Amino acid sequence: MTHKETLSSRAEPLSQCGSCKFRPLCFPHSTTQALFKQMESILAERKRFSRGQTVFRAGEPFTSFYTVRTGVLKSVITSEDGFEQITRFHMSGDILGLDGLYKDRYTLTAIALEDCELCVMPYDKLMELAAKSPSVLIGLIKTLSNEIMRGHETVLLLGSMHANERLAAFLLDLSKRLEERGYSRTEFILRMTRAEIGSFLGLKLETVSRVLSKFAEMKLIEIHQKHVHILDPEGLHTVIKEHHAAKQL
Amino acid sequence: MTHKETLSSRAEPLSQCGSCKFRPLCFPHSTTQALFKQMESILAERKRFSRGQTVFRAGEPFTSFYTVRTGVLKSVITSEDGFEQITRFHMSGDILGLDGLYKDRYTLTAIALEDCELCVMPYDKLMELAAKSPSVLIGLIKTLSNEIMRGHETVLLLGSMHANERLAAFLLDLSKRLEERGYSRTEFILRMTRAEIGSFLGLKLETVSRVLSKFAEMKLIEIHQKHVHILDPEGLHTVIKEHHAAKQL
DNA sequence: CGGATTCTTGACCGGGATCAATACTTGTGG
DNA sequence: CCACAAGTATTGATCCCGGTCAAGAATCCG
Repeated sequence: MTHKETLSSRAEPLSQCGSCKFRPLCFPHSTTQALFKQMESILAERKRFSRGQTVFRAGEPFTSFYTVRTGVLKSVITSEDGFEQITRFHMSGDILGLDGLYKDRYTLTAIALEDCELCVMPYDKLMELAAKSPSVLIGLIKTLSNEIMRGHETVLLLGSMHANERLAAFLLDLSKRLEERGYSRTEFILRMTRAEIGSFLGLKLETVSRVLSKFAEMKLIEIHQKHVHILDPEGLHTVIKEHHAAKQL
Repeated sequence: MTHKETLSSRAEPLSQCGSCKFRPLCFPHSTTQALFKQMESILAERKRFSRGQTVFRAGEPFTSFYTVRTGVLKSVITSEDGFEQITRFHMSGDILGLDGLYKDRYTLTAIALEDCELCVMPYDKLMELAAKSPSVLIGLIKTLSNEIMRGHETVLLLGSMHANERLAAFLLDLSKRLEERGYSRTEFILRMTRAEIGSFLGLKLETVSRVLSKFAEMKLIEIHQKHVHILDPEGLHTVIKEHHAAKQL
């Protein structure tokens, strides 16, 4: 019995990144077969988190990156005085914990919004591998650089857009990311509450609700609770551009 | 004459990072002597930029990082529809161009706010060196991770703070960074206009001006044009905390 | 099924944007 | 070196978007 369990838990780590449909998202810059094999070997284990569970907490020692296999999560930043804000929603293929490198401690808290499965990528193992094949490091560097870019986009959103523009951008971004992952880009379920959307967009939950209702009136979307149907993506794009254009003058 | 020029331009590259007082800011994670020597050798040249000049433009091929020796610069993001926002002000020791790695193109535009001197750090040379000493890559990775963290702070600022809190945070951040660089933390010159501060903070220039005047009335600061004198740093901290605390309820 | 959470909608208010007029600075050419 | 133009800053008056407070409806979940 014990023997069997040991075997199966050993078998697990040698997992199937090769058949993982999120592989190109996990390692977009690791192109060679040999490298895949190596990466596979360091993905020690998978972990399941149920709704509301914390993957890691800000301040905890940084040990691993996590890549999302299934489910949606949020990253939360907490200011000195205890105020919380969501900085990002994560879905399959996203890598969590990139912020932990600098201080060897996580600076964000990652929480599952629904039942999730994550791959654990221990940092020390990754560095061992990196010592042998520098392309692993290059891949990591590109991933970090990408994260910096995404941050800039968020800054632009929060710094220059009004409530309806923010929500239009949010819906379109969500739509795009779902499509990239093989889901419908027009119909989907929101995994987060209005309050969480508001936290991410720098708005109050009432405003989120109101704007979504307005979009529904305008026939841009249909929305019932968490079920979203995007009727007019072009219209949503227009919402963003119109007002920005007005600002140019 | 030509000979002499060649000599001097060759001598220049072997520059004095060793005596550069911003060394610990440039390479905070490169601790060994040997490594400094190597880093020194790849800092090919210095470039001067006068006020308003562009260091690199979004979309241009990424070739080099730039580290600031003297002067202040801004990084600007441009949305698809041409709207511009400042994402960061840079001063001595800061590294520019970190966003360029992912797509091998700069995604921001860097512009000098006053006459500046920058060190050019060619990416290919850095990678050659990195192949030999992995600690260079580690240093780069930590720098990237740090940039991600700073981005999160900006997101928190834009997503959760009101005008007066933003300006208090802005002044305190500036004060801190100047002190780290050996300047006075209470008296300094703003190198950017009100409009630029507003762009960075997601506010209009009139609001920036009004809040600064209010701070002066409250005896938190003295301000005449671009000359700032911080009278009550604690008071500025209180401005931030008070309102955040109110939000908690 | 019942309590808790989440969502919607309304009424009101206030912070920051907008529009506008004036003052101050900086730089440039006569 | 002064004068004028262009850029920058201050301040006031007004408006509107989004926050706040509140009540009720829908949904989730044990």
